[in-house]
Amino acid sequence: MRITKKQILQTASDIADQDGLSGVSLKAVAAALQIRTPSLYNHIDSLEGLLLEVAHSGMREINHQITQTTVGISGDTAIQSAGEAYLCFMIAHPGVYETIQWATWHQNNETEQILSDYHCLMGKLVLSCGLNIAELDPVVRLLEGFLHGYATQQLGSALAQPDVAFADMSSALDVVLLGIHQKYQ
Amino acid sequence: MRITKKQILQTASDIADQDGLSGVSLKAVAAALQIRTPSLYNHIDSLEGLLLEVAHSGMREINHQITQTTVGISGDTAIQSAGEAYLCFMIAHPGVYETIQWATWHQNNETEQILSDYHCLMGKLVLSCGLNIAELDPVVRLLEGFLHGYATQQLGSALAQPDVAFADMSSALDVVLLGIHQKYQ
DNA sequence: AATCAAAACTAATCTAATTAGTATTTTAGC
DNA sequence: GCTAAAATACTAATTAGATTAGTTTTGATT
Repeated sequence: MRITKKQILQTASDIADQDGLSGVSLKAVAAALQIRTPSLYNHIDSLEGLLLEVAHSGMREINHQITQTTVGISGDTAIQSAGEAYLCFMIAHPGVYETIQWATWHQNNETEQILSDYHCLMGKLVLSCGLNIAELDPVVRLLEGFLHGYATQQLGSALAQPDVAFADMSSALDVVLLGIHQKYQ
Repeated sequence: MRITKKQILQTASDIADQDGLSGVSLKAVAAALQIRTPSLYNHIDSLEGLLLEVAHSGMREINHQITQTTVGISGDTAIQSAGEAYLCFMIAHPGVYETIQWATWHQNNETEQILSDYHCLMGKLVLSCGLNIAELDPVVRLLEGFLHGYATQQLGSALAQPDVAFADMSSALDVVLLGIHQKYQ
C-alpha cells in the first residue's frame, strides 16, 4: 500500500501524456495511485514542484537517449541520430514534452544543470564533425534551437504520421548541417 | 466605468508580461480593471478562452510586425528583418510569448487560421529569395522552426542583453540561409 | 514485543473559477 | 423625453482543487 516517489513521477508523466499538462492535478495523480490527495505531500513539495520533477526526469531521459544513440558514431551522422532520438521522445511522450516546455519558464538550479549537460553533449557531437570552429557555443545554440523549434512545430503532424516527421526532420537538419559545414569548413 | 473586451485583453497581456502566464488570473485581471471578477464573464467565456485570445492577439501582432518590416525588401534581407521583428516582439512581450507557447497546446480553428497566415507570409519571403524551389513547405517549416526554437531558447539572455541576442540570432540565421541557398541554388 | 519514523488518513482552510440571480445602465425605437 | 430591450455590473453562492493541521496506522529496527 506504500507509494514511492518514482511511482508518483511515473503516474504524473502518464497522465500528462494521456491528458496533457493541464490534466495533471494532485487529485488525478492521487486517484490513479488509489491514495488520498494530501498523502502525496509526504513525497512532494507542491503541484508545481511535481511538474518540475516530471520535466527534469524527461529532460534527463532525452539526454540519456541521445547519449546512447550516438555512442561510437560522429559527425553529421551522430547529429542526425541525436535529432531522431529527440523527436522520438517527443512523439512517445508529448505530455512530458509539454511539461518540459512549461518548465523552461519555471527554471531552477536543477533545470539549468540538466540543460548544461545537454549543451555539453551537443557540443561533443558538433566537435566530432571536425570543423574549423573557434567558438563552439553559437553552433550548439543554432542546432539546439533548430531541434527544439522544428520538433515542437511538427508535433501535431508527427503524432499522426511519425514516418513522415522523421524524414522531414532529417531533410531539414541536412540543410542546417550544410550551412554549418559551409561556414566552418 | 464600462469595460471593453479590448481593455480586458490589454490588461491580461500586461499582467502576463509582468508576472508571467501563471500570474494571469481572472481575479488579477478584474482587480487591475477595478471591477469584480464575475463581471468579466460578460465579455469572455472562461480564463482559458481569455488566454487563447491573448495568444491570438499576440500572434496577429507578430504577423503584422513582420509584414510591416518586410515591405519593399526581399531575399535574405527580408528574412533577416522578419527574424528581427520576431525576436523584438518576444523581448517586448515575454509573457504574451509564453501564452502563445501555451496556446500551441490548446489550438482551435482561429489559432490555425493565424498560423496559416503566418505560413503564407513566410512563404512569400522565401519565394522572394528567387531560389529553385520545387516545394515551398519544407523550407518554410525549416525557417519557422528555427526562428521559434532559437528565439525561445535565447529568451533568458535576450531579456538581459538584447543587442547580443539580435546579433547572435542574425549570425545563426545567416548559417541557415547559407544552407538553404546551397541546397536550392 | 516495544519504539520510532515514515507515510497514510480525516478534517479543515483557502484561493480562484464559475454560476445564478438581481440591479443598473446604456441604447434604440417611438 | 420616454420606454423597452439589451448589455453589463453587482452580490451571493457553489464548486474544484491545493494546501495545512493534526491524528492514526504501518513497517522497520532494536
